[in-house]
Amino acid sequence: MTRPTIADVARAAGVSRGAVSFALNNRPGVADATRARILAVAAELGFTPSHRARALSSSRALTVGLVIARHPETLSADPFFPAFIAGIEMTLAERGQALLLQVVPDQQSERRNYETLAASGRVDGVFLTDLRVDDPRPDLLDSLGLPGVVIAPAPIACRWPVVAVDDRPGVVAAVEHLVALGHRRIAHVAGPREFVHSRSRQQAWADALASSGLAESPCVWSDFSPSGGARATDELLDLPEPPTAIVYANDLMAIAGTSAAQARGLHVPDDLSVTGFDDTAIAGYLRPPLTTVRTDAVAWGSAAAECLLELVDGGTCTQELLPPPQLVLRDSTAPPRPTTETDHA
Amino acid sequence: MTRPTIADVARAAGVSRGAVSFALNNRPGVADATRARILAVAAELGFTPSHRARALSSSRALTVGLVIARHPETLSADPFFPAFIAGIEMTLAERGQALLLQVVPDQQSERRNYETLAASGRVDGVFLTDLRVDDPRPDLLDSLGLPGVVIAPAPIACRWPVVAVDDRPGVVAAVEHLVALGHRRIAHVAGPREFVHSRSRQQAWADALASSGLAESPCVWSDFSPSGGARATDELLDLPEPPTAIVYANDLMAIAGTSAAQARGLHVPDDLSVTGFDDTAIAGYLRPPLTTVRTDAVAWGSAAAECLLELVDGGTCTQELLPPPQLVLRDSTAPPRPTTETDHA
DNA sequence: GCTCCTCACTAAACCGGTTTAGTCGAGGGG
DNA sequence: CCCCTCGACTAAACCGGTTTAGTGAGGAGC
Repeated sequence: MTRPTIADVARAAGVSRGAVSFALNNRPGVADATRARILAVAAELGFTPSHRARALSSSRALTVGLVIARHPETLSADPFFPAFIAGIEMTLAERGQALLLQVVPDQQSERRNYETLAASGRVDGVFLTDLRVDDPRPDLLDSLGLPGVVIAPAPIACRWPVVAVDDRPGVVAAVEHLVALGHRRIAHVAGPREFVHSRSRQQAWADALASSGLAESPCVWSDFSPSGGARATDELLDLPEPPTAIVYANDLMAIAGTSAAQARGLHVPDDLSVTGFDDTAIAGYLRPPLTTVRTDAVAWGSAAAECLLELVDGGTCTQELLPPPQLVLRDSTAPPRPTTETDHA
Repeated sequence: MTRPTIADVARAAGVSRGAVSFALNNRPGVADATRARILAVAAELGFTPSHRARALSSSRALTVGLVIARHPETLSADPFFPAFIAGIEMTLAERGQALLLQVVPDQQSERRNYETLAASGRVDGVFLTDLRVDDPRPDLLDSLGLPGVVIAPAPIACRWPVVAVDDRPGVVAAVEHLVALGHRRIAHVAGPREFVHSRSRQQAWADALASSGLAESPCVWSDFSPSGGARATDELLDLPEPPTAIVYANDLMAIAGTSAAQARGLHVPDDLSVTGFDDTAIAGYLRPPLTTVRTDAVAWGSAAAECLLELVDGGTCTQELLPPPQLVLRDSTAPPRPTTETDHA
């Protein structure tokens, strides 16, 4: 009971294999009546073209790749990738394309993954996520002749198309919200320095402070993990002049930081206001519910896939900027407690 | 600058294409000296076999599939899949196989996904996760002739190999821990009734209560989501005789439930003990740190992949039972407050 | 010296589509 | 009436591997 091939359809319809191929792919050169008959026969036989054969003969993999370089543990807690992948899928599924996923524990082995994907022709193109400062991958793809789409936190100059969500307005909104509440010392707990999106958020925080006319506040570079967030928070609260508010680069660190502050007997938000980034599913169900920045990773994935398919087809998708993330106000932010010593301007 | 094909290698080595194929695949019929020469030439030319051609000629996709039927939102918060996928990858990568991932929003469209995967020959086999009661998929795979490996919470009778982690001991340990602390009314907030793993955990909770000689305690069927967990908790705490401890079927509901209890002015763990399931990354960084059950999804994915590859190769991987999950004691559990009215035995 | 066998290797079929070159018949123009 | 064009369709090459049938050389056996 083997699957019917195009030859079976051709025989049953009384035409050649080529004619069937033309008919199925909506190409000219087949009379309408014949086309209808071929389609009917194909449907009747339950014919589905062999993906393998089509990939070989058309010299396309009909597949795109996503290589994630993360430890399983940190990957597991990250809300971005599942949503991003779901978005990618929404677009791919419509076009009969599929997503090939690879997870590598570190950046060392990453390079070989891309090389193998390219050399064996398993994919027609790839997504470049977690873009790093001086990332070698754009150049690598270039030398491999493998099309890529860069996922970045802001429009940047790059040889490859960039699909960006500018996360800066979200961070700026968080800082401005805190400033409006009366905060003067607004610290930042950032992600790893190597990631472009860590830098982007950190820069947005610094810029927002500056444009509010506030002095520089402390910033701790951390690692997006709960333990890192807790450590960074302790570090900030141990300062001689601790901040009254902390803007975290993601929810996970914000949640752990909140707990760290509470463990010291501080009340959030009265003694310390905190904001996150991501709007994780639990963010609204914590004590206190977390004020954070919501990103639409699904739409991002969908747009990125759209762009990559366009690129793979030889089109030109150069740059795309999606709507900025939104600040979600909840209860982890409040006016600072009145200080005993008043600041003298 | 097109990639070298097997013909290029054959020409450069002065042999036929067949000889190159034999040499590269370590098959007998090639003299050692010739084999060495062919390998050297292949390496020098930077030859990598075309995955497309190999897939077509060997009638194997060299790819396995994972179809996830979940809304992007609930998927995003779930710690299981990223870790599970990372585990799958660890095994697949060693064998030159790859993972094809599909995300569908609901179970309706799920069926067609499997049919298309099978008919187009994109994958050699699939993983069956989120097994449901009376799940139609094992039969579906059978009729499609597509090998599958079932991921289940306990060894079950099934036409396909089952790779199981029995989560019951973890739940039982949680209940016994609470009983040992002195709790008598230990409620359960379960996942959706349709999932086998929801039922399994619910059953384990009920069994553990029974074997501790405790009366039946209330159980609320929920949906694994934070909002569902909060609702279920409110429902339980509104009972005339509310529980002093709640065993949740996952961390997400436990976290939201904790907040819901705290919002009523209850102290966790003094007024209410809670336990989770999963040991999410943030579990240890909450107030209070969450007592939960830790599962090793990475190892699970790795074992499942091992089994599926074996099955695809025509081997027989029948049943595999991985080590049970472990209870992780933190601070969300404590002895119940002494009641005003003493229970009279 | 002959057959027989084994080993190393080649030639060619094959997987199942796509695509190009080429054939055939009908219709139009001169 | 012939030539030309054009649309519809066929035959065959092609993608790049794997695999099978077949070939020739060399050694063993008698």
